[in-house]
Amino acid sequence: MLNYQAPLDLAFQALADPTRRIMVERLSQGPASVSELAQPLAMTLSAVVQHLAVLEASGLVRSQKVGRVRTCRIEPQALHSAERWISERRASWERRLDRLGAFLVETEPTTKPRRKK
Amino acid sequence: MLNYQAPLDLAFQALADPTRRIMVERLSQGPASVSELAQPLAMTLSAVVQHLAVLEASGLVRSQKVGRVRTCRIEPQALHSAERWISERRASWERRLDRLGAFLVETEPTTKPRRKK
DNA sequence: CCAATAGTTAAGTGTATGCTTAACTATCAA
DNA sequence: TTGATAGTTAAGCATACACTTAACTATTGG
Repeated sequence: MLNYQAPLDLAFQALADPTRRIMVERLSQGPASVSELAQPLAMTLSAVVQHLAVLEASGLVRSQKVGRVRTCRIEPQALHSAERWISERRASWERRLDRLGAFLVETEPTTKPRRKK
Repeated sequence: MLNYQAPLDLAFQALADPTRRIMVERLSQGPASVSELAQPLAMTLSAVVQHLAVLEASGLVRSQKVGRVRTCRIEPQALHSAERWISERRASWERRLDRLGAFLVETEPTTKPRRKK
């Protein structure tokens, strides 16, 4: 196992957990406190704080504490990096399919292969 | 921990590992055999086969065996699902920022807040 | 047939992850 | 000042993950 944690590892790792995706989903509607994030989740506040730490380490979420409440918000840039990695791979593959398609059309212009006599 | 593995869990989990991202990257250039996938990786073939199993379980990769070689290819649909989940959250957040911006402009048309006398 | 190639499978190992409980700190409100 | 609120931190535990080695099966070229 590689031990260096590239930004993308952290982002995808963070998104792999359903609880954390729920938290991100909530935050995409607007900022929230830790307790608000915890409210729909069937686990202790402590566990939620730990999930939040993972999200912050990944750069997907940022937070600041004012008085005794910590307000969390989404960091769209990190989301964007992950999104871009995927879309680039997909685009690369789809370009390849296009070239392949073009090649086939060029090689064999008829829809059905002609029967050899 | 939830135990039911939704498709997105599997996809993001699969992408969280740098080795598997290298494999996906390779496959985005075109199909490859297991050995070809293993070639740039500093680990045993056995480990690569296990990574491949994760990728297949996630739906990101599909493979078929002909003779003794297994040919792997990318499954763009699964990539697309992960991509869409991210882009939807990001879009939701960005729409919110836009509305907020519009609200602020509407409320306070001047660039600088006017000093109260 | 036989050796090399390509991959598979099982078992074991160390580390990481997702929780819990419990004890604690800081802020706010009456 | 005191009690409730909001969050933090440490320790412990069970399970999951990323490997390894080793023994194995199937295919193919000579």
